[in-house]
Amino acid sequence: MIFAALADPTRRAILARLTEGEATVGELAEPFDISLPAVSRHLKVLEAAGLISRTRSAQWRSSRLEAGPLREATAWMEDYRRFWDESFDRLDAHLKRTLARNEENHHD
Amino acid sequence: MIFAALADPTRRAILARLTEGEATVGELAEPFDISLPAVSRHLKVLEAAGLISRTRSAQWRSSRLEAGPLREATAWMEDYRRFWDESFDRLDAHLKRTLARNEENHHD
DNA sequence: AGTACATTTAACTTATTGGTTATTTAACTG
DNA sequence: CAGTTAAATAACCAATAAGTTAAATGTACT
Repeated sequence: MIFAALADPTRRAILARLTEGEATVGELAEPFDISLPAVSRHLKVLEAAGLISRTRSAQWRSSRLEAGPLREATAWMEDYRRFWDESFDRLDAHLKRTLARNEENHHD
Repeated sequence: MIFAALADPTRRAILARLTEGEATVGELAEPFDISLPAVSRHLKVLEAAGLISRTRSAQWRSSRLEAGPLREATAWMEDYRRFWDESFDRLDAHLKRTLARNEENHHD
């Protein structure tokens, strides 16, 4: 559920905005060129994923970032860390070989 | 793109399987109750996201885990770490309060 | 050359997603 | 209480995703 919530760029932008503090739906919608209901539904998705919580006060609903699911997501990715180090090593080796070959060829 | 690729549970299971080493499409498909073409397309999505690379040899295509994009994804999430600590603190405080209240009520 | 095998591509179906506008809900305000 | 404001919901539409079966591709085997 969390990855699906993060898959949309508008939702990621909303999360980024919320790092600066709570905001109302209207405020969150402002930078985007989409309708308010569209934003409202993005917020619903984020809330369902546990990435935001909302409080109502008068006619404003304030959204607040809840990063817990991100912690879980990184925990899941941790299992792959050893592989990305390895991938990097392989990439690194590859780049070095390529570079060396270039040096040989047109040794200017 | 990476988050969308990770959003599907079948694809995450495929990645998990690949931590045990390279595998052919048939081998990857085996644990799932879906058709081979379906698996083939999941692999295409993973490849497009840079999460696997593939080598052809005879009639088998072997898939290998490429964890680089996961590194980038965690890097992106790093920006939110301060918030999840904070969320945790808040959750923790909440749990402690709740626990204390329970202790009071039915102090068994 | 002909067949078998592993995989991909094509064509199609169904469900989900992300957007729209119009309507409804809820709370404040004069 | 009527009107305004903020947001959510409803009803709808187009695009995408995930699955299917059937056909095509590419390589190996005899």
